[in-house]
Amino acid sequence: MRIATWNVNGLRARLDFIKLWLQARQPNVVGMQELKTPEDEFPYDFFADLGYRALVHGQKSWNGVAVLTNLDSELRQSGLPGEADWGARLITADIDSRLEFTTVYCPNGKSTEHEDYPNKLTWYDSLHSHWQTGDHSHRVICGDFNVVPAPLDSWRGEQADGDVFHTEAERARLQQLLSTGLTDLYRQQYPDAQTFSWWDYRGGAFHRKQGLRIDFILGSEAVAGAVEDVVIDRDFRKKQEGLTASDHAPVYADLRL
DNA sequence: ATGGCTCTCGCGGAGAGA
Repeated sequence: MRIATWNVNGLRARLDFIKLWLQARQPNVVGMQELKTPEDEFPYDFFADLGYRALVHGQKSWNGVAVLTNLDSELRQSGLPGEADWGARLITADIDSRLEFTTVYCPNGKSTEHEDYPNKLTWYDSLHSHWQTGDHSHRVICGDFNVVPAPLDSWRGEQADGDVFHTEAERARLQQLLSTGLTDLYRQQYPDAQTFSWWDYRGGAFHRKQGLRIDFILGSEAVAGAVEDVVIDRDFRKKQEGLTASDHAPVYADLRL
């Protein structure tokens, strides 16, 4: 089974680009974030023509998450309980009774001084609390976590410590989630590699190798033990056939499931 | 030095992203 996460930065503006990627990589399950699309404008038919069913938690203008899959699927959860005011940021699906698949778009926080920052921490606490209610041996939570786990994951290394995305408080929240028995599948596979998943659109950041790794696939023990490989698909951060890429690369993992 | 791109909403330019 090939599973993936991708912050697409505007689904409707990215449709043709997403199609190229789906055809090139042929994933079985994709968690998408930042749809910026209301549910009633979601292009279900576009994905059906490509062989994918979409489970969608959308909203107008901002946020929004969805699961695409070409396997049997059932919606399990739409929205993080208690956090509806902070936007459409979580969706969970059962995939073929083999995998419970959750994708999230964690709040940004903007800066450590901004009022959104403490709310980001609170949102993470709610996510941790919600995650503990589950009882599933095979489960994944993937998405755009908006936290840089370690200096290795930032182009600025330790210089960035303390800035938003790089604070001890944010890293502690991510660790709290991991402590429920989750493994960062990319880091498990490549303990010392520096590969980013996001690059700023401005100033040639991609070509200057100025990025962050903030998009993860986290798996339970049974999933982490079933990993064949994990790829941060940076080719698809580049323009494809004249089409503009998202500022995030897709990340995918192949599982023996 | 200046938020230096890209998206949405909606028709001008502001807000958000990270």
